[in-house]
Amino acid sequence: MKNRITIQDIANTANVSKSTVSRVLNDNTPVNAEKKKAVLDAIEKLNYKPNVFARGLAGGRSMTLGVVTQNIGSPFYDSVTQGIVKALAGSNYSPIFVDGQWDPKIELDAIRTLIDRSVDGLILLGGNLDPESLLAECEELPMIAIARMIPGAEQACISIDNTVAAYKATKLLIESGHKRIVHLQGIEEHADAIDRLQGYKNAIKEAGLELDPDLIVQGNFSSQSGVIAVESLILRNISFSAIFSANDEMAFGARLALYRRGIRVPEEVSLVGFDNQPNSAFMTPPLTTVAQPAMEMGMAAANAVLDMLKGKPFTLPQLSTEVVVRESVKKLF
Amino acid sequence: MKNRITIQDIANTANVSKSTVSRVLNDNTPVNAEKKKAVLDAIEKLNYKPNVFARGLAGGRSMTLGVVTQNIGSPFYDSVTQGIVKALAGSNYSPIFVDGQWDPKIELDAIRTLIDRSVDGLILLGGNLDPESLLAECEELPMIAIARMIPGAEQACISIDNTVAAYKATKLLIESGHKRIVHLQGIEEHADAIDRLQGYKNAIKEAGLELDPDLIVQGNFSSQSGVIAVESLILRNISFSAIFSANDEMAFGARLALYRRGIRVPEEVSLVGFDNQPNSAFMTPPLTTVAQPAMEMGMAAANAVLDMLKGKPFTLPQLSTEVVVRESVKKLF
DNA sequence: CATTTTCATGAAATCGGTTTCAAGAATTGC
DNA sequence: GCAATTCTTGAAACCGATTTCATGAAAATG
Repeated sequence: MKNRITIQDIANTANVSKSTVSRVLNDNTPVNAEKKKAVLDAIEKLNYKPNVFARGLAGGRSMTLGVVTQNIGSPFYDSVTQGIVKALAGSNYSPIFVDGQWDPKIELDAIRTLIDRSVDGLILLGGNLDPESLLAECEELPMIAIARMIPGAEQACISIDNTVAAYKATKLLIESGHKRIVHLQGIEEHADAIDRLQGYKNAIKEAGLELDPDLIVQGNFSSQSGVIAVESLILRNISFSAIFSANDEMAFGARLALYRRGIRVPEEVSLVGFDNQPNSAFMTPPLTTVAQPAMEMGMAAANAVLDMLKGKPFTLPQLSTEVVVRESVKKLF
Repeated sequence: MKNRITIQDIANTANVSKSTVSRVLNDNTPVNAEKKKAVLDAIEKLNYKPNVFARGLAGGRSMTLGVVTQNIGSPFYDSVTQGIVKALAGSNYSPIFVDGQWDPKIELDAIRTLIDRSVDGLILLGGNLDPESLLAECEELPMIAIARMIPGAEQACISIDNTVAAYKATKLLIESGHKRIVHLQGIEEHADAIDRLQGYKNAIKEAGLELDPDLIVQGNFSSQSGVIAVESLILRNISFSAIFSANDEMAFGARLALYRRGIRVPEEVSLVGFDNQPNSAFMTPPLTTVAQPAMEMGMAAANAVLDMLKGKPFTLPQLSTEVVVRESVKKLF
């Protein structure tokens, strides 16, 4: 705040010019070894920290990464966020978060706020702003999207294959002998929800089972919608022996609805979720679910942006899902 | 980034000087109404956005608030964070997050990172850096601490009274006829954990019940520690009819341990948590717990800092806790 | 050894705002 | 009606870095 050490102070104590100090700082031009040492010593001694604003103004770099989240507070997105923070901790970059609330208008505002703040890179976490507007805003800004596919920028998207993940989960139930498997669908327009539904359908069809539309019930990813879905199933007298929920939250809701009706899990109804959020291991019974490497996704995204910033080619790791088997599925034979 | 509109462009199209534009922008000096309009029109027309760095450099303000979190990923802290983001959304300030990981060393680093970035204000979320170092770092920076009491800066701390909240929770169990009530303690050195333990003790003593040290078992706020705690209780053959857990997470763990042993909740053991995290309403049975107004706390803190920044006196609302009664407690008579 | 090329370094311009200062215009007071 | 005061406004200094450019020294070349 007040009387901060500036680059000039360093220059004075090291007996060199500001320019030289700047060169040492950025390590982009050769500097005589002795002077370099003198500068580094002075920096150490005076505990100098470059002024972020002066740097940003002069250099055009802000040392800040913008992160657009959707609805902070959902376990999956929180884990991704944690991964981003973790990966950035070692670097000189700090993340700055803005929430898009799953609303394209707000998301657009959020992105603009970040660009106005001259972020050096962007990480998008979900969201559903249309690709044209999105890419128009970002232009040549280094950008990575997590858990979202952007046509026209596929190479910058890091996400799991929801279709095969859902297929695997459904198949687990089928292989356990279940024939009437309910799917609790996520938000209808949501890409992840669509893909997971598709995976479910693929597995059902492949097994030669009947694809009964009654067994697909619409939810919205919230626990409450899971309760309602199961209630409606019971009220409509639809029989089923297993439920594959598009996320863990809804599975929790389903489990509660079953509990209220005195239907035991997994003895009478088996349950599989999606996300492997921390609490699912402590559901009663512990929930079988498909694990997304959320934190890894966040770290990978952050590292990729960091690489882009350094001009290095970036690689997005191949992230795979895994169904983690716990105790909520019963083998029927 | 490229060819951005500057204050000079506005000055030119409005036929005034840079200074006048700046005055209109900051609204701190009277400006002729016509010119003011001309400037505002030009801003509108050219879609001008002030450069954050130039502003920060010249004015010393960064329009950024630093938030030090501990362990992003815990539901309580996530909600607080959400409140902060929400409250800041309308203002011109953006939050920037750094994680302290409940480690005083890392926390100190985190605060320094933020100060180096010239944040205009600070919000501390938990943490356990010693007050002297903390206050020394922050100096006259507007600061609010959430869920943490800082001796020497009490008026800037926003938190609930954990002791009375825990007292109320324990009392609920006592009034339901429970006599042997276990307390699952949080991290030993953690202020919240200490206060909650105290509240438990107060209620037990007040009711004239025996304060059996065997009934107080050490946990660390994680679900897993809840499992272990209950296991150890059972292994040691300690009898009890109720558990008051210092947070919901541990309550989940406890519930699972009970389930594994075939002990029914609430028929055989009643359970009360603390935090009212979103999932607790979907535990089986839904968990009775004490609600902290987490999001409100975040919003209040952000608004207070905003007020301090404006030079206005700030007020921290009186936040109260409430035990939300669900289905995990059985009346014994 | 003279000449060209390379290299390290400091001076100065620059980034885009805010704020001080001084000057001219407008208002007030006697 | 003239001096004194207040208002509005533009010019210029400043914030603290980066980067271009020029210069003199050192190294390479023939």
